[in-house]
Amino acid sequence: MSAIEFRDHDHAACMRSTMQAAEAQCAARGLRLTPVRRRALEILLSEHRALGAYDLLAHLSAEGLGAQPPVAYRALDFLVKAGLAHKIEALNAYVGCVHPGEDHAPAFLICRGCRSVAEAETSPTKSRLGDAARAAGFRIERSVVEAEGLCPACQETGA
Amino acid sequence: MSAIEFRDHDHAACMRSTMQAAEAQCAARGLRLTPVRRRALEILLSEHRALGAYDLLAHLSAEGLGAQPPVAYRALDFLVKAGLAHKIEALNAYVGCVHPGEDHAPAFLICRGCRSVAEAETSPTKSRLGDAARAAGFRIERSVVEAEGLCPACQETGA
DNA sequence: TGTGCATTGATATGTTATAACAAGGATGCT
DNA sequence: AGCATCCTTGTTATAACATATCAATGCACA
Ligand SMILES: [Zn+2]
Ligand SMILES: [Zn+2]
Ligand SMILES: [Zn+2]
Ligand SMILES: [Zn+2]
Repeated sequence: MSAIEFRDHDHAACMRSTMQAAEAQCAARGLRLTPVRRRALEILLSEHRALGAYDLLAHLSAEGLGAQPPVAYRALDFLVKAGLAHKIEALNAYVGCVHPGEDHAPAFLICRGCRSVAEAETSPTKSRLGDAARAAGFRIERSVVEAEGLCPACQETGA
Repeated sequence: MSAIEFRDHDHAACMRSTMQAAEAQCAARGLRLTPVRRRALEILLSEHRALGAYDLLAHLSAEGLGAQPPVAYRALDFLVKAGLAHKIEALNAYVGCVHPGEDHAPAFLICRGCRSVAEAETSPTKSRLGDAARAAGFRIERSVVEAEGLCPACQETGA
């Protein structure tokens, strides 16, 4: 059941169902998935990889959807706030969420070989860091959990 | 015993002992803690706060230790690789390590009010993310664990 | 139909980080 | 001491990531 991102799968179906879930989310919450935003999400989802804002912008501008940085950043802002995409802090890059809507505290496995990203779950309060926070009287609002390394495919090729 | 960074403490002594440990580390491992690097570490340690590379550069250049970005980035590179400082990915900023030498996988509590940072321990392999990695055949090389929120002091003032 | 608000277009700028190459200085060997 | 080597620093330039600002457009709802 885990880390579909690193496994062979019917990605066309994967994308279709994710986009459907995203649209459902937006409809349910009164958010407007405009053409630029929709296309940005599709681009982010087209591979399970992290994409820089300017990479996204290049795709968008090639399709006539805007050529200036704010176009990309605004779309990314919307998607991240809506929970349809995530920012990978360790890469300053962005990835489409594979299960939008489900309210989740994501954790990521990031391959340094191919930049593929798999999304897992984390539970900030139950972790060791959560214990430290409680002991220190620190109130956690957001957590970043990212692991860099090599995915199965890149372990074989790169060793 | 935990999160000295958020508590009142004799910080002068705190710094002295940390710098001593850092020097011992460098001596033991044949690393050269040159004047720029030493001063950079002192600056990072002077408060338990994350400092941007350009903030550090401003301090250094005010003291005549170099005025161009590479000066700061090279010092930071050295300190991070030597385990004497850590990068806070969520802030693109850097913080001095409070227990240099001890080989550790750090996790951070980051106050969004005052940018204070407390260092805790994490155990990548034993976490839920570690389970996900094993299940996916992913080999973790480095982990980023950061929690943003409010420290005790900022909870009182800011609410 | 008009008012307000979210979205987009466009220009400019701010912030973070690295490439590339020349010069200086420590270390170790003969 | 002379020399080679390697690490470190100086300097210029540029790349990569991100936001401020203001004008224009379009949709939503009274
Ligand atoms: Zn897929
Ligand atoms: Zn997600
Ligand atoms: Zn201290
Ligand atoms: Zn604080």
